Amino acid sequence: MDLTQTTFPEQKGGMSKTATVKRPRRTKAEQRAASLEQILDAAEYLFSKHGLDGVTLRDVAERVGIHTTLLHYYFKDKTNLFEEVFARRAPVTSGRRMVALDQYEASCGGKPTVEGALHAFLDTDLDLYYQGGEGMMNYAAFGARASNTVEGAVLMDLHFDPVVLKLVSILKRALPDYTDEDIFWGYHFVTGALMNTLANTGRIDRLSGGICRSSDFPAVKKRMAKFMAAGFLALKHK
Amino acid sequence: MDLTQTTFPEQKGGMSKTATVKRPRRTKAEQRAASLEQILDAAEYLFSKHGLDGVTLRDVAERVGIHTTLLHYYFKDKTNLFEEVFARRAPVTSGRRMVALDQYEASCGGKPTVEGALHAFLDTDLDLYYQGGEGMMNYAAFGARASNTVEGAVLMDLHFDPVVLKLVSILKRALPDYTDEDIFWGYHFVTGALMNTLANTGRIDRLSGGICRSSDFPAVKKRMAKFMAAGFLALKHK
DNA sequence: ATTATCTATAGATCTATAGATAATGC
DNA sequence: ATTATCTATAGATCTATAGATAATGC
Repeated sequence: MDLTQTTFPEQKGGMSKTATVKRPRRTKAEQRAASLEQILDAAEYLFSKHGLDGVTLRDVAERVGIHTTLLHYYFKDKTNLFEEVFARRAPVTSGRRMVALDQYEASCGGKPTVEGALHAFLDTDLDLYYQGGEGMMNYAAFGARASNTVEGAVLMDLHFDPVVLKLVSILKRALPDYTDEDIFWGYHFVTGALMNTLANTGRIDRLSGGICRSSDFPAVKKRMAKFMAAGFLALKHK
Repeated sequence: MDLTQTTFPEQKGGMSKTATVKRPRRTKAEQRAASLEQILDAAEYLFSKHGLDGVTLRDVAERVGIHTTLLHYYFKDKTNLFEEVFARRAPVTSGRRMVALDQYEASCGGKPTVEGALHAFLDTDLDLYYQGGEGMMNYAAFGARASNTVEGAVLMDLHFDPVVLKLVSILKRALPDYTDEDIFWGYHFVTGALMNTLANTGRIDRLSGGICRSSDFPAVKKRMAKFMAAGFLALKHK
């Protein structure tokens, strides 16, 4: 089966019958890229719903429409596939937030505020997921699910420590009389609330009787930076 | 094998050799209770580390020192075992917080505050886990891990909606001009931060270079209600 | 007489590898 | 000539059930 057929449907019926020279097929590099993308998409979706151990390689293969053994051709094993799903989009979210934090730092006239830093950090990410389509929403849930596990937390270290430490450094400048301990615990609260949002489980929908919706990231964005900034400020010691 | 032997070691060498009447063995009810407890303890530990699908019934049986098939005698299937682990301690945490909220309501002179309600809700729970020994800490991580999954969120609905709605009702009285939407989103942030704490993954330890420790619930207790209360107050509309 | 525990086992599934075939590359 | 994909299959596990044995109950 040629995976590119399903990936690029415009090729299906688009060729003129009178053409003497057939349109060239995908190069191997293109085929490889397309297959990898489809596999990662399917794995991302399934892992986000069921976790590493709740998904079999057969599940992934069936969703893509390939044989299970092809997964071993592209990935060492299931854990490696999971790590690659994590790694694929991590630079996107990390990079965008890093840029937003840099821009905020450059524009704040040397006087960063907690709320300003959190807007850059949080709003950027919430927008990315919400506006990035289904794949990004799946990645959000995938990462959130992983974040509450020990192995997932280690992947968080690997991919997100730089952005988070960048945020922390700005928070320290905004709160010069704070201890590092207070700032790290504050971040701990922020990321917990963020992960609970990204997990998108539907709980707040039912709890609130439909007033809130788990997938309503704009509603979270409207409140979160303000809420968390006030929390930080309340930790001030006498 | 008599499971009660390992559960109650005081019986092992405690009998006088001159006794003519042997000390009676455990009753069946006691044996059943002891076996159930050991199975639930082992399952709770393993599920907290690896999740529902990351644990096999053999893993649980081996940890207890029984045959896998005995698990089917006590539990319908693995999912049922998982649910029973969830259900065993849910009334403890729910009940204690309900009492704390009732007491706070009775003692606040009709003028509840957000911070007061959150202290009752959060501090009670953090104390319960931290002071409740290894089993309670395992349950905390077990529940937190479940909370970021769709199936786990449904169990949360089942067991914790009443306490949470009680908290929400007090918050509404403390914030009479707030919309329900703001209050529910505020709760959403609170529970995310709490779950991130209970998950106890070790991430904040590494991120902070050892300044904070994941298992330091007292440090969280010292900051959390104050932090979150200020967050709620910052959501006030003009 | 009833309940707790174990033995034996069926049937399904899962991961991973070896090696064949089909497509592109040059 | 190389790379992408598939066929065939080994070996290990896993869940669940039927039925036997051992312990308590009365």
